Amino acid sequence: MAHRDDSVETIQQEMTAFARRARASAARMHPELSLVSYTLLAHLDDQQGCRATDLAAHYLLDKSTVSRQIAALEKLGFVERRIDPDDQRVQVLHPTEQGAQVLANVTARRRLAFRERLADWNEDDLDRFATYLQRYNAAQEGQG
Amino acid sequence: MAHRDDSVETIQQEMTAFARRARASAARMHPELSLVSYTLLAHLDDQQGCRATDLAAHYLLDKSTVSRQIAALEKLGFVERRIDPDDQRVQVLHPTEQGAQVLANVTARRRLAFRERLADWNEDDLDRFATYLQRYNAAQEGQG
DNA sequence: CAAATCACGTTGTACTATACAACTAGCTCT
DNA sequence: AGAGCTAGTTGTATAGTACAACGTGATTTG
Repeated sequence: MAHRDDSVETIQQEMTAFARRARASAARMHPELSLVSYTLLAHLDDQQGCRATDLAAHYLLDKSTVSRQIAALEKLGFVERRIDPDDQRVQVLHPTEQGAQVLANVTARRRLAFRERLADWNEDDLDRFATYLQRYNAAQEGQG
Repeated sequence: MAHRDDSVETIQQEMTAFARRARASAARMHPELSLVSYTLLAHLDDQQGCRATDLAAHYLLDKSTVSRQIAALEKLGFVERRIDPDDQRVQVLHPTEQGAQVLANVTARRRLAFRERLADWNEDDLDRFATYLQRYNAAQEGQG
């Protein structure tokens, strides 16, 4: 059991260290799109549009937070709202042309950065690491 | 190369997803000590005391940020300052009794949470995951 | 040695992300 | 038609952060 606990301890420490740095480093890398804006916009792109409520549920954010984030993205011209004709309350959110463009740029740069960081990993290790992360995060869904 | 890129993409997505959630979930789990306060206090404990400047350098934070974090921790009675007799400018920071106690509590609860989340992983997987995270983070040191 | 420079930390100011509560407006169901 | 639910906004407050300006003590240098 000792070894097991050591591994858990390390995982805890490393995940914590990573989380601590992520936001600031994302901000430095992509001043034009914060980590949160990025993930929201990416989700819209990925889902082909969705509601603010869906974003809030998916990212465990308050609806007011999402409302303001979306307002900011709209002001930047990266997101547009389409009122659902069947329910006037609902705004279906979509990336604009420009939003999709910026998203693609940031995504490309992020991918490049990750690729560089992982350049000296062999394929098996990459594959396993990816699988572990998915497994770890999947277990978190729904409760942090 | 296709498979390789898929893995990199997944790693990027999963790390991003994790980072997005970490702060909020830490705050929910440990309202008495934020993720940042926790890591600063843990570093002091681990290093047997250090300077504000060292914390700033290590965590890539502005010195003003560290100054305020430490002021808050001091106000809570979790940290004390000891002026370096050889250099009056320098304050060597240490956890107090109470700070060490709170730190130990939070650490124990964090450890427990991680242990539960990873309960159904076998030892080899845990070990490899821990190693991968260390390797990944080590490559980041010094530049986000 | 005196002046310039550097290092450490604090304070003023501003901004972002966030939550919670109160609210408006639209939908649903009895 | 009225009660209650849902979607989203706005007011208010807080935490974390950066940058710039500053004070003070240490170091270097002309």
